[in-house]
Amino acid sequence: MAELETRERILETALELIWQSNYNSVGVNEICKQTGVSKGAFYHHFESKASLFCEATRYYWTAIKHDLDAIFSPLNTPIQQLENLIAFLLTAKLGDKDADEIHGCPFFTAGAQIGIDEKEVQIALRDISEKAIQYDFALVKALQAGDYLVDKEDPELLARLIYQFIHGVMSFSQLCGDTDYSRQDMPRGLYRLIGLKREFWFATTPTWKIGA
Amino acid sequence: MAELETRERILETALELIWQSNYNSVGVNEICKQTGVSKGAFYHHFESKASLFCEATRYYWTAIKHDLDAIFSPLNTPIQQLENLIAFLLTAKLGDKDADEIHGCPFFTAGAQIGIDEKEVQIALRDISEKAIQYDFALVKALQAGDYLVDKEDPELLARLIYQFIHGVMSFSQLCGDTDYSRQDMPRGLYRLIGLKREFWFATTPTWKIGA
DNA sequence: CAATATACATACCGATCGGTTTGTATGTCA
DNA sequence: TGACATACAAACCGATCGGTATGTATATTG
Repeated sequence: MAELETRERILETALELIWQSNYNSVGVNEICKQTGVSKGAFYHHFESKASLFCEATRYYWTAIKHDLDAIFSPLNTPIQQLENLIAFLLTAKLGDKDADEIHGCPFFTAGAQIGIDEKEVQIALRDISEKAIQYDFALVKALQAGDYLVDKEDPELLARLIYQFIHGVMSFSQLCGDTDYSRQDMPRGLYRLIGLKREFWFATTPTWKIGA
Repeated sequence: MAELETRERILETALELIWQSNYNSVGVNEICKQTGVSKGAFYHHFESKASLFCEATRYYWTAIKHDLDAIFSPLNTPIQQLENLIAFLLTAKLGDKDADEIHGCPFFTAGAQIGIDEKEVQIALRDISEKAIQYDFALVKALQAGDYLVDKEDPELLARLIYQFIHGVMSFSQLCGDTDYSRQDMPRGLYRLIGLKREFWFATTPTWKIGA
């Protein structure tokens, strides 16, 4: 049981450190030091840094999937789902804390921070991106079915646009260190991209809360 | 004169290498080897790797500014300016070559690849981002003045949205290694974000060409 | 022509990288 | 109680990192 705990502690520390800066600039030593374990422990649980990150993304996906399923619960109206998504994006950090700095959802930030090298890492990120886009896809179809949108654009296209826009806003906020823009730009950009009818803009209060 | 040439060759090589992968994973040694100069030459011209990158961004900005001024020339209609921008984003590499891989505009990719460390690099990127957004801002105002848009959204907001969206698309295409999506998503996303009236979608052929 | 500055090349530095090896404390099981 | 596996800790490895120290060939200047 101590095994599992150490392993998960390493995974969480690694994720936190990596998407605060990036994959290349965070060393195994730092991960170990922050976690409070030795290098022997690290390589007892993971066979390489790359495979650690791959497992970490999968680990994070399982953690976040609960949030996503709650956000996009069929009990919520499509509009509520959208509002939930926005609230999630603007507040989601890693479990802890209360305030300022967005370091964002790793799906959206890490992808941009990875170099071309380390193929298996790139693949892991692509996989997780595709899964995330699936959620956007379902949301768009629901919005279309509910007649919330001003036009009938290809939902696959819209799902990609949503993902890419979110990705851009997240990266921008990290670059600028300013979250005020994000809080303003994220919802407005999404509404415009999706083509949400004006009467639904900021229509509801989110049903989703952190860690609920 | 040999001085200037060597210096510029290092700048160009560095930019190319860095935004093909990222700042942290490209070493000074590799930059030197690719440029075909020694490390002595490198540190004769630049006092550090970080300051090299800062100068490289400024260098690239002066190079790209000509393109941007041509793209947004007052001789072009606002629609032509927009189409030019899209053509530019989809074709711009670094001077050379003919085909496939987007490695994108460094303003949009490098920002995401930089870690939190190396403050001066971050500042250089932020500066260049702000300049780029100014062009978007002017474009939006021209489009509004010409009654090309379906609504009168805050032009500053739209300028940021444009920049962030472009940033996201560029990063996404790098992550996926697929440019087909970008070619489709870039214009459609921009049209929707901006709120361009439908009759102007894909209205003109760009007046801008690479290196013109 | 001597003196000096420029523009590099070569060799090297300590620090840090991802990863390995070895040792050991603590189980678990026969 | 002895045998073996698990879960680490500590020390160490070659490679590579950004950066420096030193040497030299060439151009410029007095």
